[in-house]
Amino acid sequence: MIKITLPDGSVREFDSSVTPMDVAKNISEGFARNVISAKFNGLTVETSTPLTEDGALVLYTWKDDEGKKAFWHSSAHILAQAIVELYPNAKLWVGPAIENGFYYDIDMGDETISDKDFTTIENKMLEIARGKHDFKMRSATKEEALTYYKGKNEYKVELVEGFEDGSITFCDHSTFTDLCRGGHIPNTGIVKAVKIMNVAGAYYKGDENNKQLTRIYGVSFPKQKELKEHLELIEEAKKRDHRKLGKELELFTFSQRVGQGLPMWLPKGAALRSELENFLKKAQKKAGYEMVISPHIGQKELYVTSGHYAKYGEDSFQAINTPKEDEEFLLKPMNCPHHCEIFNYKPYSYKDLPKRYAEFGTVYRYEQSGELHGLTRVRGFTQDDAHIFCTPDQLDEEFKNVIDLVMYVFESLGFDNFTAQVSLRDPQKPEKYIGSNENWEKSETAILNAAKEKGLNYKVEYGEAAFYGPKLDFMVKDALGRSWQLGTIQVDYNLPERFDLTYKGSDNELHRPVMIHRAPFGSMERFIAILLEHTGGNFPLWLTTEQAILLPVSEKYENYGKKVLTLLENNEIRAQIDNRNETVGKKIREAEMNKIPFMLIIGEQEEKDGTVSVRRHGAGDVGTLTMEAFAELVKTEVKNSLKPFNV
RNA sequence: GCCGAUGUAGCUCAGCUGGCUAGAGCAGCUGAUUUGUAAUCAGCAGGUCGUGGGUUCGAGUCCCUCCAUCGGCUCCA
Repeated sequence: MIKITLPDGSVREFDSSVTPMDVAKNISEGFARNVISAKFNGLTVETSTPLTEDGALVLYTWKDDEGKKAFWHSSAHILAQAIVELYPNAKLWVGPAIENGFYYDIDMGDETISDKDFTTIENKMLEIARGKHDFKMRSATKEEALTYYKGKNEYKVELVEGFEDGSITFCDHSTFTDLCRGGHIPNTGIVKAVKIMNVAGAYYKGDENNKQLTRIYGVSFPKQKELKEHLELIEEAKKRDHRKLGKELELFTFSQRVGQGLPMWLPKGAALRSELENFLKKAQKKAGYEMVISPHIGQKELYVTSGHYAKYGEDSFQAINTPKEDEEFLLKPMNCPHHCEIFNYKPYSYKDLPKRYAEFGTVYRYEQSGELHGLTRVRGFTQDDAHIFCTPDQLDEEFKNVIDLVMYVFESLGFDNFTAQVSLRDPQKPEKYIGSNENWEKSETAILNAAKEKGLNYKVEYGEAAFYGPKLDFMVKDALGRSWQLGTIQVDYNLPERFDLTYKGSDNELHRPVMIHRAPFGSMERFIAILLEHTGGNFPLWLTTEQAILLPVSEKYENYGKKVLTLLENNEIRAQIDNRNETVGKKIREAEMNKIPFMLIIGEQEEKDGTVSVRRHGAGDVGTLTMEAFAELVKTEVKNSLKPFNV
């Protein structure tokens, strides 16, 4: 007899070699029908794996993340079988479950797969699924595995060679066999709906020097209806795409003539951007920052000194021509070296520190063409940059203050769904980084301590640090669930050394300051892009550039409109008037599509009473108010939605 | 940069397997209408079909080059 402990704490006794599915059936037949995967003592097992000892068992259904993982991992097997049957020369690499589905990386040999082939693949997969083939795990020796793949699939051979003998397992279903760790649904029949989403190239082992394999992305569901809903959700998300909204709301544009990845801000977008800048400037002033301005180019030597040239010289806009042949300039790819030189303009004492230099600095980077993406990845962008130069014992305090500022920015704009990521060195690749181990350790400790003390819920990622120091990054997802880095805070002991930055200490000796790089938005471009996707273009009232629009019923009320407009302007409410010779219905429709929060209809009655008829975006008619009462309403709402930054 | 796809008026799209002067709605312009909570009516104008080349009697449609865009990979100071 063995004792199986369930998640609710209850313990049930079974004969030895009971399977998770037996336990599920013991709980209830109905529940068992939904169980698709299991974990025993923390390890993923098949629902058919005999349990031979006491332990804790968790059973998963489609509703659990673990259940979905098993479902999609199993679907990847079905995809692989379909591919091998349709393309006998295809060589499989690996096929994991991902956040929304699964993929399989395959060397297709001379064949290519394009979206025209998707239906054929889907039908093949469904045919396999309908066969209700059981997924069966089996152990194999290293030699057996090698014999199986040798001469047939060099990728799997390499994979097997990396494994320890005794730990190798295969999974069989139908006529198909794949090397696999396990974690499947009971049989293929549970998969009722599949969709191949797209194909892409993916470098073998993620290294661009290797051959590019074909990656086929798919998603599958236990019900056709769920697939339909999933696809509808994606369609909905596409409506919030910042590129679409940016065009519709006339915020920004690109031009082939100007060049790839070089956004141009239209009047409405520029107004929005400067509102955001003012918001941050206000908070930064309170936090003791001083604004500086630096030029858009710098001599090559500047970046050689900083170390950026060696690392990113090739990815910069280089060789700005001058009449002199031996002069070489770079278009500024970052602001730090300039700010170091600003710090260097006069000797400082420890009493002057910290110095906090802030700049909305526009920088240019030659990003790979395939990497460009709307406003989130561009070649010219403006960082809300600042560099804090402080003494080593001020570092912790300063770092924590920056976290407060970033949190204030995120809160004010409604980004409550961010991920904090501590980005550290890749211990395997020390050649990627500059500076002494000692300084790196100091920096990494400082960041981890600050993050802990501030109670941030963070995860640690190795290999994500900048080449000069570790970072605390704030990641936010776009409409389609892709993660983007917005805010970033970085500790740097290296640039102060390279630029020989010093201050006079209380001991009358020269000391090296520590530098914090930080950008709460990250860049204006990316921040506004993600903000657009999160709000769907409905910006917070305090931020939106047109808070209200006056819609006179006819031209007769133009004068009254001007009177209302003046009152609103005096109350610092941003409003416009639509005096066109159009019907009210049409003016309302356009104002709604432009996502203007308040529409104020004025006609005979309003003029007589000194009122405005208020319509709220998305909510319809909300009644009539005196113009003063309306101004008060807006002011109160702005005040409530934007709290001041308290240092 | 690499893999795959796309590119028709300012915008959203139609144009079947190559065949008359390339269509529609919205936006624009002109005129009428002076309007009460998501599109007033009529008329007009607007495109060397992303670029350059090729195949063909004939190319928006087929092939190649380049450019741009989209989905991934790699990269992201």
